[in-house]
Amino acid sequence: MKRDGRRQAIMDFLIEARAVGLDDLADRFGVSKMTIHRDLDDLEQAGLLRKVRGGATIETGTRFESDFRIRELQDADAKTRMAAAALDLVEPGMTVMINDGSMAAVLGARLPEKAPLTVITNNAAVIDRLKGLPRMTLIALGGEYSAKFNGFFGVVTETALSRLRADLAFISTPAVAGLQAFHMDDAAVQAKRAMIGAAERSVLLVNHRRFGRPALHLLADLAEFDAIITDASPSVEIRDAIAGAGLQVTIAKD
Amino acid sequence: MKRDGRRQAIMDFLIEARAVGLDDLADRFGVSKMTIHRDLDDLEQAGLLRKVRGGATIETGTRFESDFRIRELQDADAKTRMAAAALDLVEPGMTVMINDGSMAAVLGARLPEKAPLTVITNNAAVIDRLKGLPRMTLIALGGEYSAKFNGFFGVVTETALSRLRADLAFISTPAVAGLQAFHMDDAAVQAKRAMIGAAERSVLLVNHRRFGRPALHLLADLAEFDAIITDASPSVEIRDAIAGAGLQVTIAKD
DNA sequence: ATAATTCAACATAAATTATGTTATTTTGTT
DNA sequence: AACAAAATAACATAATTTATGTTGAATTAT
Repeated sequence: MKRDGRRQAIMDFLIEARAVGLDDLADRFGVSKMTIHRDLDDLEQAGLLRKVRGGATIETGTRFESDFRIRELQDADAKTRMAAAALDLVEPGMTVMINDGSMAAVLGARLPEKAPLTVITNNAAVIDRLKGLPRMTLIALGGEYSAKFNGFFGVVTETALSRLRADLAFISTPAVAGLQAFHMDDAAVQAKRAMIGAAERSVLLVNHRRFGRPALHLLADLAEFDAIITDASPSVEIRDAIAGAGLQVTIAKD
Repeated sequence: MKRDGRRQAIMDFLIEARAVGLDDLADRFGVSKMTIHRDLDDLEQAGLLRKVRGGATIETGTRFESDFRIRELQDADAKTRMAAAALDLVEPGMTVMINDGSMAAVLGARLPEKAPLTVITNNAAVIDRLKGLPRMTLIALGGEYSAKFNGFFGVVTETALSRLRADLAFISTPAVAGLQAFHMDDAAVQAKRAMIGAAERSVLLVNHRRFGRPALHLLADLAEFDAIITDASPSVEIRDAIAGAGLQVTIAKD
């Protein structure tokens, strides 16, 4: 196992256990304590954990999600599958909006397959990935940079969106409860809402584990979306509730 | 001499000579032809030159400047000095605007030295460099990405600027003729003008070789700027003309 | 047709990065 | 204050990556 794999594994473990001892990690991976020290230093530097005497912790705090760099590491496979399903809705020549988040970044990275395309986004990862590519028109939304979400937000973003139109908006959400989508950050909600308003059709992307979890701010009713994409079937009750409301959920398979 | 130095030297030579032979380069740098092949392949990939049988060429075309990646390589030393001079005008706590261009990118990279700072920019290189840095508030302007200028332009950019204010705007220009600054691209002119309008004070950055060269679009009268920074003294007539108009030019020295 | 050039594939060298070891400093506990 | 555990710094070595060179086959221009 190489360095990055080990660091990923440290994070995976930490996300579950919330705290871990340094000796324990050195043992588990069969490397010296010094190497673990360096791993933890770098991960702390990246804002992924907090070093404490003898080990490291990750504070989940009141929010059930923290930094975007942690989320990047989670459920990569689910994201890949959902991105593929989302991509099926994109046709060459369209104008598509992509919001913030690592799910959206995975999708953004594959958009060139459907070129020519106009892409409107406040997602820094997507901007980086798409800029300069042939046959792709990239419109960045601007706004104040948020390191937490690796995107741009605020009045600048919303004003820009008020003047733009798209065929399709891909909106990701970390929480769905009942027949509504939620988000923990108000600025992100504003941007997402503005995107929904500026797009002909909107598609919601949500990990199946995020069903049944509310968050602070209401993002939108599920009925506002023209399609909902997830990676696996949510629990029966939730499925029934959604089906009862006449909404269609696409489950992305391999 | 290492790889990057050699490639830089190839570009330097090519910018002068417009064409060069492969054997010639292999000789000059004392490396194999295969290495030169690889250099030229990569430089061509980056859009910096065109490979032809037996060597490479660079077409200057009708415009006196081509792609931003070429400009990046030119006059690095002058840019460093001008950036240092510009930095003297920045105080912690300010809100500063930085426009597109490689000169501005060099300045942008050094802005963290004056943190805390709010930076407003449409320059992709500056955005990349500054995002996520502590004590730096980064406001990206958004707009349509231009690979040619490595920045964001258009109505989105200008609308954003119409709602923002800054203490100081750094504007770079590739051409000054008489007592006016020019630019070859209209979209860039619009963005720069909007920045000047949104800033308390504006500073013009111009390479001394760019005096006496007009370009298609008028950017602004020199009198609109509160300071003009260049890297070396322009010719006597030009200096006299500027001094005669009561304008102050700062020459950035080592 | 042939001579030069390009390209692909592999081998080697150089540089970079990751890891381990040891010694020293810092921190927490008593 | 004294001690033990942990963290850090400095250096050495190992592993990996990147750059370069060599060879030979494929391509191109004349």
